[in-house]
Amino acid sequence: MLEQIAPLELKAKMYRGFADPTRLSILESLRDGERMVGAIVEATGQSQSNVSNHLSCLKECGLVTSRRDGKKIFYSIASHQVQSLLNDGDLVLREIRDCIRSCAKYDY
Amino acid sequence: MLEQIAPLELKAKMYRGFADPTRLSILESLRDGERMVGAIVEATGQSQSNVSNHLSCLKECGLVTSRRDGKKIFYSIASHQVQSLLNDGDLVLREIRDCIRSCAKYDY
DNA sequence: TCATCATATCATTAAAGGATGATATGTTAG
DNA sequence: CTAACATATCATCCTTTAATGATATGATGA
Repeated sequence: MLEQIAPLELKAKMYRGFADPTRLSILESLRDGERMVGAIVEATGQSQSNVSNHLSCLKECGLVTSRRDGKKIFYSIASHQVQSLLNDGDLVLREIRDCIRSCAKYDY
Repeated sequence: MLEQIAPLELKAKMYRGFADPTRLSILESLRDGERMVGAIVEATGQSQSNVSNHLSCLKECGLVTSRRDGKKIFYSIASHQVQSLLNDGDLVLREIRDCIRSCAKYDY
C-alpha cells in the first residue's frame, strides 16, 4: 500500500504538519531551540495529551526529533531545512496576509 | 472577527493551500507556468467543479492569480515567494521521505 | 438571439480530522 | 517498593473538510 503512495500525496502529508494550528504552534515554539514537552504545553496553551499526540505524529513524520533526559523528553526541529521552510512560510504570509485574512475557508 | 485572527492561524491557513492533495496538485501543475482551467483539470485528474472550487479558494487566499482571455481563464502561481516555498517543500520531503511514508496519519 | 464553449457556484453527503479526558507507561528519588 | 513526576496512548465524540453532480454564469461566434 504505502509503497505505492505518490510523491504528491507524501508532500501534501508533509505540509499537513504545518497546516494545523496546534501543530504549527508546536513547531513555532521549537524554532528558537529544543523544549521539553511541559514547556511546549505551556507555550501552546494546549492540553498535555493533545500536545503529546501531535508531537508523536510530528516525530514519526520526521519533522521533529526527541531525546530523553531522565523523566523529561526534549523535542526540537529536525533540520535546517525544516526551519527554512518555516522561514519561507513567513515570507509568503507577509505577501498574502490581507488576502488570506479575507478568505472565508478554514475559519480557525 | 477576522481582525482578531492570530497570525499563527493565518499561517496555518496559508499552509492549508499546500496540504490538501488536490490543491497541491493544482499548484504543482502551475509551477512551470500559467495554465487555463481545462488544462489544470486534465493535469490533476480532478473534476472540473472540484478544480474550480479549489482555484477559487487559492485565488482568494492570494496563492494564485488569474487573468481572463475571452472564454478562457488562466491561472498562475502568485509570486516567486510561493514558488520558493514549493521548492523548500521538495527539499524537506527529500529529507523525511522514509519517515513520512511510514506515518499512519493522513492516509491519502 | 441562441447555441456552444469554458468556468463558477451550490446543496448535499460521506469521510476525515482534531480535541478531550481518562488512563497507561516510563523514570527516579526516597 | 512506592509515590511523584513527566509523558504517551486510547476511545469517543463533535466539527470540519473535500468531492460530487447538477446547475448557473460569462464570453463569443454565427
